[in-house]
Amino acid sequence: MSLPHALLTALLEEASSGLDLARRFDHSIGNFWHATHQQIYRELGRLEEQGWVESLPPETGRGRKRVYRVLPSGRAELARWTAESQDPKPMRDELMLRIRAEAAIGPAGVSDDVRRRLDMHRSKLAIYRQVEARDFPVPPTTRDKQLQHLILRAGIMHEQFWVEWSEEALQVMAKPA
Amino acid sequence: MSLPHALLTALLEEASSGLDLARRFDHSIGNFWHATHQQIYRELGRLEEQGWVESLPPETGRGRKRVYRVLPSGRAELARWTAESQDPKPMRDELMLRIRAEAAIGPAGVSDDVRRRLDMHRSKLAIYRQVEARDFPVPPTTRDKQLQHLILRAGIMHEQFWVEWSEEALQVMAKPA
DNA sequence: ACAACCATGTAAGTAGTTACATGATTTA
DNA sequence: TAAATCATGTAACTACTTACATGGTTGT
Repeated sequence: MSLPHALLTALLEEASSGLDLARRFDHSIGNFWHATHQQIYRELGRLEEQGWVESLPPETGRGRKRVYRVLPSGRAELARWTAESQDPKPMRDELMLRIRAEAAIGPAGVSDDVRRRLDMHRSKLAIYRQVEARDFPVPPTTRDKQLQHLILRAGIMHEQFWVEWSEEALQVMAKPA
Repeated sequence: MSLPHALLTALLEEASSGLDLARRFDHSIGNFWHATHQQIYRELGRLEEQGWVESLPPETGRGRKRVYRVLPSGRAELARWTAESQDPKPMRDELMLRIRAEAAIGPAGVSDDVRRRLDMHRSKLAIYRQVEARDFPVPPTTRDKQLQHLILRAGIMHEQFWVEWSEEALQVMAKPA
């Protein structure tokens, strides 16, 4: 159950409406926790039922902006959840399944897709590096900036890993047909 | 929709019962696609309905072993799916959320968990390297061995990535309290 | 007034998880 | 013959996805 706590964090950083949150989940937060606006609206409703957030303005039906703000009990719940230890989930990647399938049934054109993915990982890596150069030109000194940098570092190293693996894979797969 | 195709591949490699498959999903396949026995039994039923696999023996109720085998149409479906191109899913990791939460609300003991994870990633890396030394002492020459090696390489590089990141993270987080 | 967009929502379906149930076979 | 374990399954639930609906605001 991570999405509610992702939302609490985002709302602590800045009180927002559902659509604002959806937009933030499309870039920064969404780089390591994706969510659609449907999920977000539903979850905001639950957070409000729980008494962890309040929504300020209209109450008057649809189409009007509702800004949510975290209440003290929500902050406490977030602290509780953050301190819980959790095991890392094993890698889960369809591409590995497809390669194993190709090993079983013979050539199926997976290497074309590896090439495509290599390009995608390279672009994302370039973007992350730009962000790093812009936001962290020198090593940050405050705790929260250091932590934000760590998260970005994970993204960078993740993309590097896939770029390296894809290059290795292409060398193997791109043998003379 | 990956699990059915993971099962087709596993059954092509070797005709198996549900429990055999569950056991294989606990080590080799499960390293990149986890599944419980409940999922597997349900999915085997669907594969049989579709006419992609057949189950051989008993038909006589519960508690008896049913061995499944892939039919030609199942093999064709697997080939079709394998050739489909698919985008990589972005990283999704609760730990990043918890670090971001800690940046927002102050120290919550996440670094203890990073240390724990570092140990886990190191052990898994050691295991993968043993498997590599055992199964691929020299670069494989047949296509399917090469592909199997590539999958293992992804696992190794994935664990390396997390080990490196965790070490970096601990250096930052383990500052004097 | 109409189009385009902003904002919130409903409905239906799929995938995965957790807890439990039950029949068959082995072994002490 | 009772306990342990093998093997298959049911039921209920949660998270996520996809498609669509509807009201409000802004610009021409």
